[in-house]
Amino acid sequence: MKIDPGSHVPIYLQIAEAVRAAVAAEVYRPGEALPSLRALALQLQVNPNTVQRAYDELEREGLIHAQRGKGLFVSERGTTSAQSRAEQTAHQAFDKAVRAARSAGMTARQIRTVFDAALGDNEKRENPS
Amino acid sequence: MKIDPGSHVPIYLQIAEAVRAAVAAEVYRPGEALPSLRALALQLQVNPNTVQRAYDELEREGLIHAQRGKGLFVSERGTTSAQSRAEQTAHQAFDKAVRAARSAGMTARQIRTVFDAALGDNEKRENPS
DNA sequence: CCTACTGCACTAGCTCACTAAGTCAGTAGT
DNA sequence: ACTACTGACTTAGTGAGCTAGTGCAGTAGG
Repeated sequence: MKIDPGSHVPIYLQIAEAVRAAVAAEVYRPGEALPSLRALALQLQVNPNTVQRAYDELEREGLIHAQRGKGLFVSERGTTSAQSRAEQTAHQAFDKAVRAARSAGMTARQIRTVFDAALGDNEKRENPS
Repeated sequence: MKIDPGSHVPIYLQIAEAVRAAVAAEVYRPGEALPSLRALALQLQVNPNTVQRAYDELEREGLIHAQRGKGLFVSERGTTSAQSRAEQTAHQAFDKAVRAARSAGMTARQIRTVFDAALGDNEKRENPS
């Protein structure tokens, strides 16, 4: 897990995102324990409170749950929650993008063209003639 | 022109966006004078500095140019600049959305479905069978 | 018990974005 | 010249967000 202290993105959000991705990728599975606040804080060279804030975020999302004195554990539906949440984020991002394009006076056809261009960078397949 | 002081979006950005839209819609045409700092500040009930910051933003984008003692004027290429800038913003928004979807592990087909759903709210036409 | 771990809560400080007040400088009509 | 407008600049205050320091409370093993 890597953190960029020079980024404009707050540390706790970077941590939350990294853990979320790890849960989605099943690096940590439901029921398993996550690194403790202090352990992760030591590893990342940040304050334990910063790590806790990241974990708070994930707990609010239902990905993990904390047990005082014992540790932090991935929730039963943690893996699927992480994945569906990521999809929801993507959905919101598209909503925002469409609104931006609409306010620019672009037609649906033009918007579709821009979308295709954005998607094209990674596509290369999936569209057999 | 309307400003929402309760919004989490800074006032100066709201003003900049409103003026940008007005220029793109040719409410103000190239060569025409824009409302003065103090006039617009009085109308919107904000500090002239806040309006100036908005105008600074637009000047940096090349939409308008200021003449000390005379006023602010829409640049020659102001209209097209405003439009192309809006398109560029839309493009960046789609890039970001696609990256978010990719990091969620979504396939190109799934991404396309989400995009169609986001676009669908305003479409209703333009796709004659 | 006692020790060493765990998460939790309270507080403080620090930075930075935003907004505002006031002043300086250029333009133009009278 | 004078006056009334224009934008440009300096400075200051305010508030929110982020991070860290410190101590408390629960758990478990020796």
